[in-house]
Order: sequence, then C-alpha cells, then structure tokens
Amino acid sequence: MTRQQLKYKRKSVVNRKNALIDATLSLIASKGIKGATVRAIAQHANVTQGLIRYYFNTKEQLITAAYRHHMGRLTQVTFAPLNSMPEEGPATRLATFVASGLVPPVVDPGSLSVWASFINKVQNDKTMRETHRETYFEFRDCLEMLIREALVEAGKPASEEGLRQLAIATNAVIDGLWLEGGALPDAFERGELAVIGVRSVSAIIGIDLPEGKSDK
Amino acid sequence: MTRQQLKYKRKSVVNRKNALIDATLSLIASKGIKGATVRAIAQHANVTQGLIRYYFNTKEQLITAAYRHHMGRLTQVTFAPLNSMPEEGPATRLATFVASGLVPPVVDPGSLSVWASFINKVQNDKTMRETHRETYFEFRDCLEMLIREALVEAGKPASEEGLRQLAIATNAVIDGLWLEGGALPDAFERGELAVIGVRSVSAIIGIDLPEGKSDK
DNA sequence: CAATTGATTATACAAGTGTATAAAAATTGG
DNA sequence: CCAATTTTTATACACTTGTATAATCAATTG
Repeated sequence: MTRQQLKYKRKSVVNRKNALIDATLSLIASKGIKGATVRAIAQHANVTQGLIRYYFNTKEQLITAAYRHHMGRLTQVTFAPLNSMPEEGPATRLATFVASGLVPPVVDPGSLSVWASFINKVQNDKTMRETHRETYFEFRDCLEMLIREALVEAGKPASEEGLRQLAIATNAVIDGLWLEGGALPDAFERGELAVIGVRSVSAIIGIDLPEGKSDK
Repeated sequence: MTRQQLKYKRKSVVNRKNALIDATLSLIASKGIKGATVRAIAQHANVTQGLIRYYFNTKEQLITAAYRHHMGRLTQVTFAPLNSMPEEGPATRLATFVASGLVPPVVDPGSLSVWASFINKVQNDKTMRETHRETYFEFRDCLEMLIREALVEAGKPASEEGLRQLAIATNAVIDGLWLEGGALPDAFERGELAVIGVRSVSAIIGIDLPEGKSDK
C-alpha cells in the first residue's frame, strides 16, 4: 500500500525560511492576520503544510520571525539612502532621511496592514515588544542626531530636552504621513507626502531643508 | 427530560447591543482580534453565546458595529472640547483641538490596538472603508477650517493648496503622536505629547498657539 | 551505485470556530 | 392569572485551526 507522493525540490534552509516568511507577510498584507493560516501559508509558498513545522517549531515562531523580517526591511529601506550619501551636509541628509520613509515601498497599504496586524502581539509578547522598542528608538535617535547636526550647522544649537522633543515631533510627522498614505492610498498625489514631510520637518526645527529631492 | 436552565434578566435591545459591542472592543483592545471569539465575547458580556446571533445576524455585523462605535467615540471625545468653547479665538480653538486628541482616552494602547485590528478589514470591506474615509476627512476638514481661521486672524491667509497641505501635515502630527503614545506608553511623560503636538502645529502653520492648556 | 541522512509529503487528531435550532424562561396583554 | 410573544439558554454540527507522526522521496557520501 504505497502512497503516491508529489515530486519536489529540496531547498536550502534560509531559502525555505525566507519563502515561508515572505508567504506569511504577503498573506497578512492582503488578508490580515486571520488569512495567515498554516495551510494558506504553505499553499502560497508551494509546499505542504507539514513543512512549516519542520522549519519552525511552532506557528508563533514563524510569526515572530516574519515580524522581525518586516521591521528589518522597513529600517533597511529607510536607512539605505542615508548611508549612500555620507559626504552630504546635515540638512540634505536629514531631508533625504525624512523623504525616504514617505515613498513606496515603505508607504504602502500592505506594509501598514502588516504593521497593524502585529501591534497587538507587540503589546502582549515581551520579545516582540523589545523588537518594536528598538526599532522605534533606532529611528528616533537617528533623527535626533541628524537634527542636532543640522542645527549646529545653522548656528542654532538646541538643548538636550529641546532635541528630544524635536525628534519626537519629527518622527511623528513621518509616522503620521506614513500611516495616512498607507490607509488612504488614493487620497494623495505621488510624492506629495514626501514633500509635505520635508516641509513640515523644516518648519518644526526651524531650518530650510532642500525639498526637491532629485529623482536622478 | 427537562433541562435546568439558568435564570436571567431581559434587557432592552440597545442595552444588549451596546454591552456586546463593549465586550467586543474590550477583548480586541486587550487580546487582539483573535481574542474576540463569540464565546469570549458572550462570557465577557455575561450571556451565553447563542444570544449574539439573536442581536446580530452574523459575527461580521457585530464586528462592523463595534468598529463604527469605536471610531464614533474617538471622534466624539476629540470634538467635544472644541464644541464647548465656540466663543474662543481661532488659535485657541485649534490648539485645543490638537491637544484633545493627544491625551487619554484617545491616546491609549487599547485604543490603538482596536484601530490596528480593524485596518485590514477597512482595506478589504467596502462599508468599513467608507466609514474610515469619512472619519479621516471629517478630522482633516475640521483642521483645515481651524487653520484657515487662525491664518486669517494672523493676517497670513494661505492658498487652497497651501491649506490642504497644512491640514495634511497637522493631521499627520496628531496621528503620529497618537500612534507613538499608544504603542509606547512608557516612553513619554504625561501631557508631553499634547505639548509637543501644539508646538509642532504652531511651527508648521507659522502661528503662535497657546500652549498651556489650563487643566482647570 | 548503494546506503544513509535529511527534506518533504500525506494523513490523522483534538481543540476551537461560527452558525443553527429547539427548549426554557421572562415578559406582556387580555 | 393564563395565553402569547419575545428573549435567553442549551445543545448540536460542520468546518477550520494548529499540531503530531509516519511514509516517501531527494540528495549526499563513501
């Protein structure tokens, strides 16, 4: 009584894990957390459901890994432009950083959906809460540094408390525009959010920032 | 073979519906959307699970009603202070409006969790998308009006396009601070978000707004 | 190329899910 | 106070969920 089994190709561990994580994020992005069942994930990744447990002891582990992956990608995409222009002045660097978080693929309904789906787990799971906290402060500290340098350059240095508040405010502008762009993608012109973001940050810290981010 | 049935009190339709909606929102706030099962909701509302279907044809209906209820409450709490001071000047009214959305119970982990839990459904369900759209533009249009009046008062009227962008930016500041306050409640002092919010909006629109919102 | 190891599939299972329906209790009207 | 109606409970059901395990196939290695 031999059972006929489908043919398959073996993949490396990281390939499989990434494929499963991608399938998970893709499903959460489109159908929410409820759409990310083990069976749906397996189907989306073109494997059978048993394989998931071979790579992840539990579904919770897969979900947690997917969250880290998503946040890591957001961070990476946002920081990349900054790292590729180490020789520019502080004002330009700050403007670039702000704008890079306000265009696709960071601003995106799916990206927002994934982030939102994890919020509750972040609040209840200690590990995820720590990941979230780190991501947030990584952003904010970077902003604070960029703002400090820009203010020094302009000859208007601020106090530590002042810097903290400016960083919180600037971060809020970015997060708020990111949120709105993801929640109502049709309500804004292309590139509009980035322009508004840079202009607002410019006003908040009291420094003229270069707006016309050359598309190259 | 008569079965022993528990005693109970009958309640009015609106009372029951509200109780079920409250239980739903409470569960979503603490345990996320997955925690809001019909059985858990019924237990939280001290009824048996069958009753839910008596008041709501389907669980989807209950969820949708809960979403409307939550958004309506947020709107109400934010607009209440504004409506209670119709005789104040535009600047004061704007500052009050901004600040009222940046203190509890609007800024709150549970409130954020509920909002986030619905984001995906909002993107996929036409009815909920419309509710969301209306809520957003109700806020933004109100902000735009307050900003317009404040600018006129200060003798710096802006163009329509300029006003639109200022409203988007101001709304983003509020949303961003709201989001951060709900996601990391321990990261900010009490009242800090409101102060930063008013100060930022002040800088963005270029008008001095009264900061010290008297606690009365 | 045979044998062993490791990856993948197939299948089963218990628990939880939303929904459906009949019985029982509470309320109302005559 | 009895009959009719509405609200609430109790129970059942089919389906989905995450997990567990054994069979089977692919790759590696000697």
